[in-house]
Amino acid sequence: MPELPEVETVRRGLVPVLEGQRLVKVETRRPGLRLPFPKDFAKRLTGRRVESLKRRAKYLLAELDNGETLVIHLGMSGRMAVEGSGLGAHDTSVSGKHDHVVFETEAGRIVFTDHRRFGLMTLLKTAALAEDKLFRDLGVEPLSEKFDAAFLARALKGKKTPIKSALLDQRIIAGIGNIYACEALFRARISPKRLAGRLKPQESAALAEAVKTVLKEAIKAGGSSLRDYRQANGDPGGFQLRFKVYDRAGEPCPVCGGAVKRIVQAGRSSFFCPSCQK
DNA sequence: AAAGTTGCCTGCAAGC
DNA sequence: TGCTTGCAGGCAACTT
Repeated sequence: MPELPEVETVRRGLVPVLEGQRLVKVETRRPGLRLPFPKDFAKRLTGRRVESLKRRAKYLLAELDNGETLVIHLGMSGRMAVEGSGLGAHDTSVSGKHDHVVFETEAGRIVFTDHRRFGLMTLLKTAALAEDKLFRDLGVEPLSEKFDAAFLARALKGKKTPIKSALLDQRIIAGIGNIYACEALFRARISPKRLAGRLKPQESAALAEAVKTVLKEAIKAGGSSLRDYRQANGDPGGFQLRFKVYDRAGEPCPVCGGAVKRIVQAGRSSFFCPSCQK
């Protein structure tokens, strides 16, 4: 699913069709996604101008001209695709059966598709966004200046949870998901099983660096090629960025050639190289 | 059959 | 002891 780099890539692709544009038509084709849409959802959006399209963690935020913000989360399989941009070529769900919301501006049409329907769309008062339960507990943006070695060391101090789980904890760092947690740990040569509070200063520094690097690389590549992921223009994401360990159980570690191992932590797969990552 | 997410619920353990 | 907190694990939402 879209983690931070994928959501950021989608955001950039949507800017030309949304930012500064008026929503001339909004259509919902079912009562909601994971949660029901708010009351009069489509009606409240119609006619509004999108002042800006931002991102916080894995959420897209379309700030409207009436003091409200349209909040979109892609869940596991959500896509926001600009129509007529070559989507068909790569589309695996041609039927349109899972096209749940359609946005139309003068600049184009955007279709929200989500076959697993784990996504979320809602409208919130812009001024109260930070206090809303969706956002109030979110941690630091990993690509911001606030996130560095010192921050990470402080945040992990005393934590007895495995470092892999700590990376997935959105209250600490917001936007990392299962894939980039695995990849960052590999780059920092740290085992996912290590207890978060036991990292040495130089290790948490290396990890902070690895998180930034892997996220930036993934954004540069236009997101990763996940099964259901598509950029706003329908492209399947950067082939440039090959995962080093994620989903590669049994394959050779790109550094030492040993077998990549898969374990389950907190119900999620972790992939790592037992000889490189200590 | 497993999946990229989030949140809720349970049960257990530690701390005060 | 009992209350609170934190954490781990399981599950649910749904489709391919």
